Amino acid sequence: MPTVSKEDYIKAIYNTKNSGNGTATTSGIAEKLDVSKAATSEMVQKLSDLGLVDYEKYKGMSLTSEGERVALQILRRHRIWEMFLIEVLGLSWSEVHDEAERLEHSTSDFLIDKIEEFLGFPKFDPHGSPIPNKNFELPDAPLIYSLNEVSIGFSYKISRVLDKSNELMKYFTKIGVALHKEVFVKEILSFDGSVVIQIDGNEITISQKTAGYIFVCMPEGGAIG
Amino acid sequence: MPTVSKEDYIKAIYNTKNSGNGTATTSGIAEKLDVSKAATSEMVQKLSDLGLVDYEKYKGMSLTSEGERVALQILRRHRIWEMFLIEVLGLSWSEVHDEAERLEHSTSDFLIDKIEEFLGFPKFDPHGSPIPNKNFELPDAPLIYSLNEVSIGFSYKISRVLDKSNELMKYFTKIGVALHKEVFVKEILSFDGSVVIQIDGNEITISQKTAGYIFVCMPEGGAIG
DNA sequence: GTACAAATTTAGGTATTCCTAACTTAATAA
DNA sequence: TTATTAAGTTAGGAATACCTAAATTTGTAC
Repeated sequence: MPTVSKEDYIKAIYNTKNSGNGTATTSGIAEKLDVSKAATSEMVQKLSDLGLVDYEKYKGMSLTSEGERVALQILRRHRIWEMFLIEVLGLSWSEVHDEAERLEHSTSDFLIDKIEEFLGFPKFDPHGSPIPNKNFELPDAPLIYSLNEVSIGFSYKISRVLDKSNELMKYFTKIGVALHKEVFVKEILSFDGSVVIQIDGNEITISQKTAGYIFVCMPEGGAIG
Repeated sequence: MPTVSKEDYIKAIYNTKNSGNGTATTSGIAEKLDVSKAATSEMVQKLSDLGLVDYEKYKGMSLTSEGERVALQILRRHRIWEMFLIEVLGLSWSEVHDEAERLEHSTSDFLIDKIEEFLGFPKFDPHGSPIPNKNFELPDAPLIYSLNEVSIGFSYKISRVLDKSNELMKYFTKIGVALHKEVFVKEILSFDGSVVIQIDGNEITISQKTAGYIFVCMPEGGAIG
C-alpha cells in the first residue's frame, strides 16, 4: 500500500514508458513530478527495495510486474473518477484533472468497483483513455495515431486526448478539440513540425508537442482524401 | 489549508465540544485519534499558532471561529460524501464511514458544491446529521433527545445516529436501528443506565454509552404513552 | 497545606519526503 | 583518448507528524 508520493512516482514511470520517450530517466521523472533529481533518485531506490521498480544505478528504471499492477490500479481509479465527474456531475475536461488527481489516492478498490458499476462498466473514459478492469487488464483498443503521424490531406476522427494538465484541457476546449470530432489535416510545417488542421470550419495550427497529445483514428468508412 | 492530520485534530476538537463531554482535553483528543498525548500536545500548539485553536498550556483548548469554520467545512465534505455514497451508490451505513473519512480530506469546495447540487441540496445526511451549507452554516434542526434522556413508557422516532465507527454502524443495522423508525422505551436499568427498547417487535438492551449515539424526537402527533 | 496521582508538556528520537550542494559516472567531442 | 559536460547519486539538512521517557503542572485527599 504505497503512499501518495510513491503512487505519483509509479504513475510517472508508467506514463513515461507508455506514452512518451520510452525510457524513464531520473531527470525525466523529476521534471514530470516537479521535484529534484536527488529526491527522484532516492525514491526510485526505495521503490526498488519494495519490488515495484527494476533499477540499476546510473542505468535507468522500469516497473516490475507488481509495479505495473499498482500503476494500472491508480489509472483505473483516476479514469473511473474522471468518467464520473464528467458524465454524472457534468464537469468539463479542464475541471476534472486536478480533482481526479487527488481522488485517485484516497479511494478504495471497493468504492471504485461501486462507481464503475453505477457508470455501467465503461471501457473508455471521457478522454478516450482505456479503463483497466477489476483485474487491472486494459480493454482492447482500436488502432490510433498521434496527430504527428497523420497524412496531409486526409480526415480523421479524434479518439483520444492525454489529459496532461488543466491548462492543456482548457486549450483543447477553446480550439474545438473534442472526442469523436472530425479533423482535416491541411499541412505539417517542415521547420517545426506544427500540424495545421481544419476543425469546425476553423483552421488551427497546433505545435508538434501538443499534437502528440491528440490521437485520431480513421473515420467510419476509412480515411477521406 | 490544513493537512489531513490537522483536519483530523480540528474535527476531533469540534466533535468533543459539540457532542460529548463538553471540554476538549489533551488526553481525550489523543484517545479519539489514537495518537500519544505528546503528539496531541504538540499539534494543539501548532494549531494555536495557526489561529485555529485557542489554547493555554495545561488549561485546555477550544476552536477559534476560524477553526470552527474549518471544522464545519470538513463536516460538510464528510456528510455530503456520505449522502452521495448511500443515496446514489447504495452503500450501507457501515460501508460509508471509512470511505467518507478519506474522501473528506481530498475534495475541493468546488467539487463538493457540485455534488451537493446533484443531490438536490439536502439539509440532513443519511445519519440524520445536519449538513452545513456553502457558507458553512448549519440548518435549523428539530429538537432531539439522546436515547439516554427519554422517558420510560413512551414512543419516539429515531432522528439521528452518530457514525462513530464502522462497527457501531454494523451493530445498529443488525439490531434494527434506522432513521425514522419508531422505538418504544420499556425500561432504563438503574444499575448501569442501559436502555431497553422495543424495535420492530423485538426487545433490545442498549448500553448507556451506545444509547448516547442514538437520538430521537417525538413521533408525529406527540409522544405516545 | 502538603503529598500523591493524574494530566500535560518537554526532550530526544524516528520515518517520510523533500531540498541544495558536492561528488561520481557516463556520454560526447576534439 | 582525454577533456568537458550532462546525468545521476550521495551528503547533509529541513519540515511534518509521530513515538517513548522524563519532567512539570494541576487537582485532590488527608
